[in-house]
Amino acid sequence: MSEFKHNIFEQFARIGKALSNGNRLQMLEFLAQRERSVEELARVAGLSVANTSQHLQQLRQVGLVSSVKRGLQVFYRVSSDDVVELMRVMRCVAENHLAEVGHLVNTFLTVKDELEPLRREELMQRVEQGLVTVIDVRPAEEYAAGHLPGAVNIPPQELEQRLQLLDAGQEIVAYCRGAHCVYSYNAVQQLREHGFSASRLEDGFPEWKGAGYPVELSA
Amino acid sequence: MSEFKHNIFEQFARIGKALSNGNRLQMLEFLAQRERSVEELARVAGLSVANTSQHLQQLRQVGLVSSVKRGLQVFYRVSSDDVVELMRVMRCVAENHLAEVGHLVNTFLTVKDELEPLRREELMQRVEQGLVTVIDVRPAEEYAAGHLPGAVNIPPQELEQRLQLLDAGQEIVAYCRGAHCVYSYNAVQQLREHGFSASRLEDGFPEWKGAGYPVELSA
DNA sequence: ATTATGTTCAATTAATTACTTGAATAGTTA
DNA sequence: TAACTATTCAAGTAATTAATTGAACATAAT
Repeated sequence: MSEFKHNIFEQFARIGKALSNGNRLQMLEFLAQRERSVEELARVAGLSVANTSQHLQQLRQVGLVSSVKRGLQVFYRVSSDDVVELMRVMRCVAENHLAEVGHLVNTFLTVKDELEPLRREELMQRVEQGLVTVIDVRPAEEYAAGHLPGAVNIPPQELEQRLQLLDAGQEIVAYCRGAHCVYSYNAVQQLREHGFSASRLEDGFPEWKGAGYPVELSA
Repeated sequence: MSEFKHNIFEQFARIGKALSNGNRLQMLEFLAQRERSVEELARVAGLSVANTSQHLQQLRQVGLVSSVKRGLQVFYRVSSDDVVELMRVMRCVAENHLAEVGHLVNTFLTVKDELEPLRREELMQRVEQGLVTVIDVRPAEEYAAGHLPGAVNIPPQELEQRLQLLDAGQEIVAYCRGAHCVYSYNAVQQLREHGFSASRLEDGFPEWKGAGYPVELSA
């Protein structure tokens, strides 16, 4: 095998290596929502700070994340939209080819009377026509860092008490961090149990943004 | 972290693990051209048969390849187009974020007077209008297993002697195994040195097929 | 200057990975 | 049946990886 060929595949493999650890993938999903300091990321990911730092350096070495130092803290973010796209395609392949993923989804993410999730393009149209109420069921700080145009932020634990404020006549679409984030599944189930017409967006905010759809920031 | 969340990222990581080795990625590229027996794959990849077999089993365990036994031999192939798409996106991310890839490309794949490669859609149109001669510079067996409609097969070592048979008045587009396959780069350079107007397709046959464009089989 | 904070580095350990070697298995041919 | 072929399995080795621990470093606050 030629020198070039050997080397180029070794380079591609570096990207694979970076994606070969569950904790790193989870970190990437958190970072795709908004930038985080090492400490914050360690907390949400449930890892030690040193371990988190080392994972982040691996991700940075292959360019999947970038970092900025502000004061005492170092903030990390995904370095571009194609990282989100890579994760999305990987998810897709995993869903199509790993029986275990289907099993996990069926066990933990069941929504009564299965309804197809809404595709991005479809949601965009309905939003423009004012036909839907879009709710963002992520934590407030993630919503603040960017969300779908006109989406209302209702973190999971607040949904119950805010049900009566929702327009019962209009269809509700929920989204969260990504295609396999439990929040939106739970929200849809809860809404349906209360008689709302609710469904999920096919994936989350990072994919929406990455696909070039408009994004809104909190003031 | 919830049980589900932990497990689902571990599953996604299995796909990353499968893609974390240069030899496996090379094997996937070979398999994306056409199915191969273990022995043949071992030969083209320059690995021992036992080692190749083990790599193939890893790929099969996560569903990236599938196998069929015919007689004494076991034939492997990529299990679906989304595997090709995953490789394509990974390549893309590597090219955008790893300086080493750019360096390798510049060192080994330089084509005099850099010309933008042709995008698939563009080539499709020109083919339909009969404006281009498309040449497939892969080995004959790969061409036989599927190629672009109307493409002529000219393996690298035959190009020199078949130059005069090409229409000097028409633009020539070369393609091979993928975006970083040396064959098409070399072919374009060689053609240009002989006064032809030549360029490369942006990537190779697997990506063309995977994107749903028409494919031709040898009789 | 001294102290406190957030991050990274360095050393260690246990687990995993790539590869080799030789044996075992399944299917084919003589 | 026996010999042959292609593939897989099993055992062993060297290298790599994830995670822990505690020290080191940089920056900010006192």
